[in-house]
Amino acid sequence: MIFTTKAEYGVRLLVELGRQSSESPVSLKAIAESEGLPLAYLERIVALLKRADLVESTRGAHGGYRLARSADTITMDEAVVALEGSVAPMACFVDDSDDGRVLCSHVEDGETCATKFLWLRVQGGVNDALRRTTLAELVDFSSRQAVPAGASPLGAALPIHTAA
Amino acid sequence: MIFTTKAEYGVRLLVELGRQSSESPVSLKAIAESEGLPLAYLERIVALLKRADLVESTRGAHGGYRLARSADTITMDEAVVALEGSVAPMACFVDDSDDGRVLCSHVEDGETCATKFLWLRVQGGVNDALRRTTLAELVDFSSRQAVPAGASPLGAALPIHTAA
DNA sequence: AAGTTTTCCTACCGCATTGGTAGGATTAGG
DNA sequence: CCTAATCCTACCAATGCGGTAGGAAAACTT
Repeated sequence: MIFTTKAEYGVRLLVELGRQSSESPVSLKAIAESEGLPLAYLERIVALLKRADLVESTRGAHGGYRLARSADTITMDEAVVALEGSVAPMACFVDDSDDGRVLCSHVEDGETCATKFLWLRVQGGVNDALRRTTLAELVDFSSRQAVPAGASPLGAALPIHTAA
Repeated sequence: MIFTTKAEYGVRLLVELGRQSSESPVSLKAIAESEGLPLAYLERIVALLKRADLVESTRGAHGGYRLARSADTITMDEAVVALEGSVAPMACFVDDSDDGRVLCSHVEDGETCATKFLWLRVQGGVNDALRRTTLAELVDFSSRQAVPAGASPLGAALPIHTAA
């Protein structure tokens, strides 16, 4: 159960675009160099973000990318779905209702097996965490890191472990 | 972001062992046939569960597997770790502190980048969901499914999608 | 009219992992 | 002994992932 680096790069890309959210677009080359990421790969990743309307592009010289909306209206839920496909803890969770055929043995006439019960719960946890995190929050966090005045911003961000 | 079917089979195996939690062990062959799962593959999976001390085995004829502890002391957190390795949303989260070298660019002198901030949050959500689900609960749920009296036990488990 | 900078698109490659099989050891019961 | 079971290892095909290569097409610059 792991996130791909595709998702990592994608989020870093979004954060970087969010930081320099002036009107002028930012070229991938600039981001690739400043972050030390492979440009060609980033191109393919940003294509996913564009397809999901999270990012706009301007072609040609002095072109580049910028956020399609303001950072506080972009949830990480959207970002991860755009980058990795649907956040489904099992392959059969992906919607194949057009087919009508149930590919897995989890569902039998509307019933739910114990495994699916668990997976749904996990999926809920993931989606919840992703949906309540906006890009604006990440951009903000990223900026605060440069100035280490705010002692431990992780404390507020992770009240999950402490609860249990 | 997906669970492997290895994890699915493993959990189904545990549930099945939990249901027939008499003293007599259950053979994999019996489970494989009743669940329609490939026996040879199950053998490899149950080995993971045994290595994690979730399951005990008796060899020879009339042998088989049984839970090493009572089902209400086994959390899905343990099960998934045993089956899939550590639940880490990024490859670099796995503990390689013995090496000393930081394999990813997320950590720089104790600082945390925005990406890791997000991943930690997600990981918290997953771990939380897994840790608060015991095998006993799944076994119980699985038994209740046979008798569809309890209308929708999922309602409590999935208040997430409806919110948005 | 070049030439340059960018986005865009597609194909390819090596590698790791996954789901699954095969074949055989070892242990215990009948 | 034979059989039923756990164990163990090697192997296989398929998939996906991270990454590269080689261009087009679009827009700005000179």
